[in-house]
This record gives sequence, structure tokens and C-alpha cells, in this order.
Amino acid sequence: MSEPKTPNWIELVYEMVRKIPKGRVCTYGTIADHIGVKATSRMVGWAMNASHRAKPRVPAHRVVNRNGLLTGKHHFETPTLMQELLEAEGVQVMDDKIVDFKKHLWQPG
DNA sequence: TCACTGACCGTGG
DNA sequence: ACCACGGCCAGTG
Repeated sequence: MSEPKTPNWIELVYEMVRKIPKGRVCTYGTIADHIGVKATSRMVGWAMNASHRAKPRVPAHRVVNRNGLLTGKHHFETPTLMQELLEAEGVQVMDDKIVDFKKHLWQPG
């Protein structure tokens, strides 16, 4: 009754993304791997698509694919918002790709 | 109701 | 080195 009907793993994705420190980025696979085998990169991507309904707002701009490419930038309010947010945090982005992606990559633990 | 798609990643040939 | 496929959940047509 008190239990939410929403899948738990989706909530875990939001919490994980919110844990990403400012100026850092994470990949879908890393998040999915840390959440559990029940989630895969695709599930994380799908969850992020619904992240706009999650509250508070999830910093999806800190989540990119394993290539460091801003694959989800088209899903933001504006196609450049993701890059703007990343650059505002000190993350340099070039051609929709994060510069020194590995250097900004953050991993839980 | 059934089937396909989706902000992906890893492995095999 | 490149190309193709499978896997997992939920929502939509």
C-alpha cells in the first residue's frame, strides 16, 4: 500500500545521477552496472527519457554515452542546453563531444 | 492485445 | 580493424 508502484531500479537511476558531482560526468553503462544486473544501458537511457517527470529535476546533462558524446542533447529543452550546462560546470565540449572525457569521468565509489 | 522502439554497451565472427 | 546481434524494462500505436 505504502509501496510505490514504480519500479525501484528507475528511482535508483535518478538517485545515482543526482549523486554525480558538479563538473563530472558518467556513462549509462557505469550507472546500470552499479545499479544491478536488472538494469542495462538501454534501461538507463529510457529512464532518463522519463527523468523530466522525476522531481527534483535530474542532471541528465552529466550523463553521456561511453563515447563521451552528448547523445541525449536532443532530448533537452534545447539541443544546445546540455552543452551549455556542461561548459557552465567547467566541462569543455567540442562538436557535441566531451573533451578529455576520461578526465571528467566519475565513478561511484 | 501484440509488437516495436528507445538518450546503450559488450561480445563474437 | 569493422560489422552484426543480443539483452533488459516500460510506454505507445
